[in-house]
Amino acid sequence: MAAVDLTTHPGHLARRLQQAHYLLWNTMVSEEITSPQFAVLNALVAEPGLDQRTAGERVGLDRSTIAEVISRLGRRGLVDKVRDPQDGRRFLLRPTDEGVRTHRKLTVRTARMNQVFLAPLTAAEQTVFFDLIRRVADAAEGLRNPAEPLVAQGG
Amino acid sequence: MAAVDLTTHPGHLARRLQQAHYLLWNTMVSEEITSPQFAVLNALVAEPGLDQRTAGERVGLDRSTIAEVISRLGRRGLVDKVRDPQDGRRFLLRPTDEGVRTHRKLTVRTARMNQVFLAPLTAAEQTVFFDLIRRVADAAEGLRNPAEPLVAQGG
DNA sequence: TGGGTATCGTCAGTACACCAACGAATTCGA
DNA sequence: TCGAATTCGTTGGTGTACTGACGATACCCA
Repeated sequence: MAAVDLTTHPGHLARRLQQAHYLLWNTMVSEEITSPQFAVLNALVAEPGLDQRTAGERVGLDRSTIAEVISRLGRRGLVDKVRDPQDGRRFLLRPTDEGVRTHRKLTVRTARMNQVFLAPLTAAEQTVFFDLIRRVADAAEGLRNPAEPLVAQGG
Repeated sequence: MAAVDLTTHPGHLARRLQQAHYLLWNTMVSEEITSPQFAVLNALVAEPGLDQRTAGERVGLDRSTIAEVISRLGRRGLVDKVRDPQDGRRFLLRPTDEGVRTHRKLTVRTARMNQVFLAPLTAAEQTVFFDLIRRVADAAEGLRNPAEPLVAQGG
């Protein structure tokens, strides 16, 4: 009888939210390209020539995961990957023509899906929704990434 | 230049939120037991004797995933699994004594973690946060689970 | 200029999370 | 009562997502 109510647990809610989104994406956007793949493609359309690590940072994926996503995008012919002649450790990534076309097509569908997904909320609530989630996620990421210790007093 | 701003995409935010939660869970709650495992354990403490499918429904996991989670909980000796003598298709699940103890311990830590996780929000904002996410997730799950078609007119 | 350090990408291991297909058990219907 | 349809759990396949360890490359500095 000591069980807790999971509907007040942000982690559980986040998981359910993500799964619900996954299902809707699959039916309304694409069964081939996943949401993380689209995010990476989007980052490369915005900034062609990113290396893997930076691309991962842009969308919030670690080095291992971005490598797998890039590999799948490459397999589909949506992204090109070439060694950086200036720095042999890096791979430079850029979308292919096909990748740009796919990105354009999915952008339209994603916008439609987001409308359906957020339909339960008023426009004002949607703004709050984004703001609250972003603040919580940013703060939690900040706990992991000490970024600027500023004064870094105490210990 | 046709790239979109992902900070207004609920799917992307949901993923980031979940990852941020995952990291905090790992450092503040447990490196052994994951958040989904705790959710399942919690469901079994609340309702001992659930079968796998129903347990999965309680926490929002499909049959394949709940099977793996149960297998890990069983391997750790936290959950017992016996065939239902009334219905040979089912396995009845209940937490072991060790499982109950672990659940109790993690409940305390989880509460602490949630406080840290939600610290960027005021108490009022936290309420809104839960409400908005729950409404969006419920609605999206409803799209997949026609549950009660009621009148089901049109097509 | 050579060696220590840092960075990039990869690989192995673990854990969700979905779908589709399958066998076993049960239930429903003719 | 016997066969069809349903339900439960498993299996195989794909795709995130993290950690830790590793080799290759680059950088920094004595």
